[in-house]
Amino acid sequence: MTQTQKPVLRFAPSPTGMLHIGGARTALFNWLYARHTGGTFLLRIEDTDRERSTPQAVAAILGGMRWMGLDWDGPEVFQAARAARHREVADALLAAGRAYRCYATAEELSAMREEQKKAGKPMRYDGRWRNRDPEEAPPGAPFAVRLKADDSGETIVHDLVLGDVRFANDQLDDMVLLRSDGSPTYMLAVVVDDHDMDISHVIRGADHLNNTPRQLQIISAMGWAKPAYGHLPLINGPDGAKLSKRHGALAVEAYRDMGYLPETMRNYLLRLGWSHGDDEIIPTAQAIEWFNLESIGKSAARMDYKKLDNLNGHYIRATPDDILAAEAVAFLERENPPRILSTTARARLLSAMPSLKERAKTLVELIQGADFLYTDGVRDLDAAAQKLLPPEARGLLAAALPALAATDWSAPALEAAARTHAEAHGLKLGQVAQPLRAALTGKASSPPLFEMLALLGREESLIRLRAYAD
RNA sequence: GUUCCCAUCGUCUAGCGGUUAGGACGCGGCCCUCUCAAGGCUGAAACAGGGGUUCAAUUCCCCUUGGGAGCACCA
Repeated sequence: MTQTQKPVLRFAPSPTGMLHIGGARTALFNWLYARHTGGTFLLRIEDTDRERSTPQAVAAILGGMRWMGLDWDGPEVFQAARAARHREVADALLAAGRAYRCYATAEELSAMREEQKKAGKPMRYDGRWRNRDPEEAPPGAPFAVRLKADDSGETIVHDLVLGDVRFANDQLDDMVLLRSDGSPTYMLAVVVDDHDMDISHVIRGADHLNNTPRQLQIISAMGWAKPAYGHLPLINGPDGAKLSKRHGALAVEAYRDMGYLPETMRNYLLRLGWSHGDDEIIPTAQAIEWFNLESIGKSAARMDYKKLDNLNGHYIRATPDDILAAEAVAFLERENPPRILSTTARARLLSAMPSLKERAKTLVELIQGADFLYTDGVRDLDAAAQKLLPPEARGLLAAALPALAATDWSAPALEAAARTHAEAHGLKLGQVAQPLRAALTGKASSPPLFEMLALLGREESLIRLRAYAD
């Protein structure tokens, strides 16, 4: 086949659900390899299952890809639109004697499987129409087209990540190419499309490994060139079991809503199954430079949210303040009902960002910890803050107020005043600072207190502090 | 059941015959400190089991065990 010098990769999800973490990683690896080699990355929507494919799912997949920052080259290909070409190939196979018509009915086939199962035999098509004279066909009856697969020898998959995997041909049955309604099956469609799209590398989930020898047989029946295959180990949930809705089989956009950054997701997913020595923090630009197929691991991995959090914290800290502030604002505006921030609130958020981002693992956490900056007035105390403001503490707070009020209300001056006041009364700074923090922010922990006092300004700060001083 | 894949700390992993088995997350301790983080130092923590091959196996081979995936006129 016309083997272009540059690799051509593809991501081929079926639009029957969201783009989840496993699909996202498959897409990422394909994308990275294409970008690393200067090749092409195509997107093909495998919607041959008309019953289960939905436009919503297509939109969700495209949206997920965009959010992940995985851009594809050229327009996306819809597989169902190519059905005529798939049928053409099936007809060619039929004409060449490499496929045949099978008149077995669905009931007949399920009865066959029942029997095989009962007899403890492997369940596969028994080839009942393989060598039968077409003359015997019930006239006008619907038929499926099956591949006349090799029934001896073996098919070897030279897998890029797993190495050579051998399958004995006598255990591969004659799969359906065209359903009795004339529609092509996935098995036929992938092969034809990969060929027509000039795909050089098929990098997909390991759940497809067992399909590969069958696809290889179609390819050889057509006399086409084989693409290189690489099967990625699957991702399991935190408990080692299959990914489920509960833990990880979430749409990638759910990760956005949980406050993770796309860069975090790319780095995390990359490290799930691929490594470069001891390196952990691998920004995308570096990943493109380093990515290779040889370093893909063979074993399945599990999701680890703790590590995801840690990585996200890293990338949050590495993100410029103005971008982060804009993200935070966008997040708040996406709330229901949307929270629209005043100019003052935005300015505060931006000024406090260096301190805020230092202590947030997710955007959600960042926003929650900053509410005292974008809402005004006396605070409601959370449980921990209440503990910091028993009557004695309120007395201390009241006693400290005049000293603070007398300063020029800058962070250094406020801190100096608080220290002097504490020393004069034989108190530690913390004993004075904690009640102040609780009254000012409503929380027991916050960015540096004196910075926050300065940021909120004298008037707003005193309103909050006086409310808990007596 | 059957076919195929996988197997190093709890988790993600480095290792590609000879290492005090390394790193990261998480966990414990210490330092820093107005809180929480961040940061620094530090501790505990792994080669699933059994046979081979070899002067030497975490590393190569086989078996067992344990996980996982496929076995549709789904993709």
